[in-house]
Amino acid sequence: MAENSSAKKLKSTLIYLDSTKIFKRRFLTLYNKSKEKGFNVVSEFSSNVGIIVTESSFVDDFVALRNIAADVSNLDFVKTQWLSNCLREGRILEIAEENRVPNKQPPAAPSCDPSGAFSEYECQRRTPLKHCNLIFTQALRILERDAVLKGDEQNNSRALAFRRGMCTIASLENPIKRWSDIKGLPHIGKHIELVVQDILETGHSEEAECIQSSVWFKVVDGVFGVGPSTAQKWFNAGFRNICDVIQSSDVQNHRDERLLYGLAFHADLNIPVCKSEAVFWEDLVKKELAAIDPEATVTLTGGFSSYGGIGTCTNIIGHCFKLLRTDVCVSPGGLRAINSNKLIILAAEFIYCMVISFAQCFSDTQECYVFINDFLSDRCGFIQYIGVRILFVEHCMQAL
DNA sequence: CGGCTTACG
DNA sequence: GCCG
DNA sequence: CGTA
Repeated sequence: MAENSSAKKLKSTLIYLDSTKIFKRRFLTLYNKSKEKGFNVVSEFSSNVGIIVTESSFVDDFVALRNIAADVSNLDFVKTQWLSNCLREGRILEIAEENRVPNKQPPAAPSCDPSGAFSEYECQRRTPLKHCNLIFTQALRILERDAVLKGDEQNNSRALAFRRGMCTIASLENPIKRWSDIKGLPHIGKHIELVVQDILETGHSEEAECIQSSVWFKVVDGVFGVGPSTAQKWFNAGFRNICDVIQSSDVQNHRDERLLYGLAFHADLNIPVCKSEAVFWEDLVKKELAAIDPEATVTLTGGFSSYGGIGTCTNIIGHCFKLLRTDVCVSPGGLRAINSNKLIILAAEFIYCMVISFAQCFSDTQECYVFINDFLSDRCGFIQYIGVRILFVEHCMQAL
């Protein structure tokens, strides 16, 4: 069979593992494991080589970088991902198209204009994490939130419009000094003009402050789990502040687990996650994943430091081959909760290695609560074995 | 004046 | 509320 | 119903 013979031919081909553009430790892992498996791998380039495994993004880059004069057009250029797959399977695999390294850099994709100009597509505008017009967007955020909480379709759409306007303003490179700076930009209309003019003249937005100081807004804003419906209920119930709500034994408030969480940790949740806090978790996740798979990648994402950070989570996304994907969501207050000997993690997809790490991290604490998703329930035995006390969310809330 | 995201729990 |  |  043709497939068999090509597989055999592949198996005997000399594989060159390119050491440039690759972390030393990762290179050694790949190289040594390949040797262990009996793969035909070398670390020096020669004319006998048939497959080149490289981290270079393009064949061009490889040739330029290694200053290789030989004709490489007949060689197979593949990503390290291919070698990883082979190691996982314990044999040399067919080279899939997706494993191949492209020859040349494709023509540059349209991207945002560094000058900050507005282009046809809004997804091409700048979206910096921090911007220099917080004073305006924060005021607009209050109008937006107010509209959301009012709830009806009309207000929902108004909220959308405010959101869009905020995005336009957030994309600006320079602080707004006069109205003409933003006049005519996308999603900047009459109402936003009013707000911006007000702030330019007086330093603050009368409308925003009016909303913010209203009893109804003070009660319902910034509570995780509260939307239009709950806001209306609370308003009708006559609550004056969040304490009233928390103290209330109203059964209504004890149904939705999100709301339970929002009330129990109201204070912590309204302090933004800062960069150092996010990095703390990132390092933890990195450490654990690296132990499982040196090829794992960990990416820190999410809203720490943006918009003043209110209500945003920090997401850490890990990829490795043993576990397809790991998401950890650190909610605001996570690290602070640790310091008070109570671990609080509102987790998305969550895996056992993480839990081990958290357990080590808190081995000196008496109580350690981890909130996890249902789908992990089958790991419950294991988690208890490593000494973390797990309470599922619904039970957690009763315990608090 | 009609339209404005969507998937998930 | 802003756009087409 | 509320979140992202």
